[in-house]
Amino acid sequence: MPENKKRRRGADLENAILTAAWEQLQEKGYQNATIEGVAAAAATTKTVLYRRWPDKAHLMIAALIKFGELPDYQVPDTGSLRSDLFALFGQMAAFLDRLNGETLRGLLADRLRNLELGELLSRANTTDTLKTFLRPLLVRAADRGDIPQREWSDRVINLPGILLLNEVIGQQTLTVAAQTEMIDEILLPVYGAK
Amino acid sequence: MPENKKRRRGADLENAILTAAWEQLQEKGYQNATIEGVAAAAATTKTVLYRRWPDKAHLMIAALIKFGELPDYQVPDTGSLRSDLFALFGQMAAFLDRLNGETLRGLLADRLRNLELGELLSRANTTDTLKTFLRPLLVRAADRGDIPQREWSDRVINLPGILLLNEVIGQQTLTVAAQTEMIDEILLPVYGAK
DNA sequence: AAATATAAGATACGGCCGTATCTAATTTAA
DNA sequence: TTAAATTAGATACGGCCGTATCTTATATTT
Repeated sequence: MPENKKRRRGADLENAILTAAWEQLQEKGYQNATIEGVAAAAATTKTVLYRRWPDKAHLMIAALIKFGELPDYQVPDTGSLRSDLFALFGQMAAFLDRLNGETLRGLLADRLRNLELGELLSRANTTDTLKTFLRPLLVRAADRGDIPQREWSDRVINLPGILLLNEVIGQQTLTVAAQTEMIDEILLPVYGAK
Repeated sequence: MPENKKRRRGADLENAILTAAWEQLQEKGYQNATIEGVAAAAATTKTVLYRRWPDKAHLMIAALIKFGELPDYQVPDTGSLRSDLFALFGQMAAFLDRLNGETLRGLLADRLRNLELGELLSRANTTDTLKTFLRPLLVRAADRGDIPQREWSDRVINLPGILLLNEVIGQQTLTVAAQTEMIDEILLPVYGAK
């Protein structure tokens, strides 16, 4: 048999690494996955990984983007702002469920350490994805007369994401009761629902 | 001169360590401070520290509690809910300012990793301290007729803390403009101010 | 096809973590 | 005052991080 001296390169190699990273993430969780472990699983070495990603967070986010089935929210139009928000939260909850909780915490922790990482994360993250289509949702509600029409500040647009994230981090879970409270006691009043 | 063979023990030693920890925290910041560094600065060894605190976060929080001049909020009574909230935010901002930002992020990151650490942190932390006296503040506002009287859920009570934390983490700072937005666009509507 | 450039793979390093083990100083109990 | 129990201090370990260096396979250029 021919001794295998083939070297993978470029995209080939990168795919193998990301696949390994994704597997490690599933098997061991974020905290226990190591760069060296991923390298070994991909039958290569650290050096190669560090040439591509600066640290675990970036590597794992890359894997997450490739294999994580990031949410592709359907902007709900259910007839009322309240039920739209419920639909939205439901979708976000489903996404976060798939994310193991531990992984989410690990990523956020690393995000806090670095801070620069923030933007990168946000692509995979609910918080900012959210706002691109929360605004139309509010516009619709205003057109319908559910709430007054006005300019919504970024802070107010991001509020659902903040609440959600806070909930998932603090508690391990996102119950319907919690969603209800967030919507009825906070979001609807803020958006000016009567 | 007598060769110093004295060994510090118990509280004595512990004070020396916490003092060193506090100094290291100031000098290097949370991330760059190391357990071994603190041990060296206190002229002892890791082993001794690990007997007392399970990790850097616990050690630093202990130092913080001892030397950090944790906030002793004066419940403000300025005549209106809005100005009370401003006074409150001002106090919290002052506290957070002293905390270097970097330290806060480091601690929160570690908190996310562990999670159990949460309660411990909360003693030093604004978020929960907050709620013990936000409630009376709201009651006063209700008595005054600023807002309707009702039962306020924990979630709603913690909201200022969440907003604040989020702001400090995401941005590096807490501007007056941000405070104003949080109060006028979120908190006052949530509490039902007309 | 040969020369050159690029990037993979192997290895080693210093830094810090958290743990384990051993010794000797200091307390406390007898 | 002596014996026993604590616990400080010293050292060493394996694990992982992130970096640097070197060699060698593969692409690219000429």
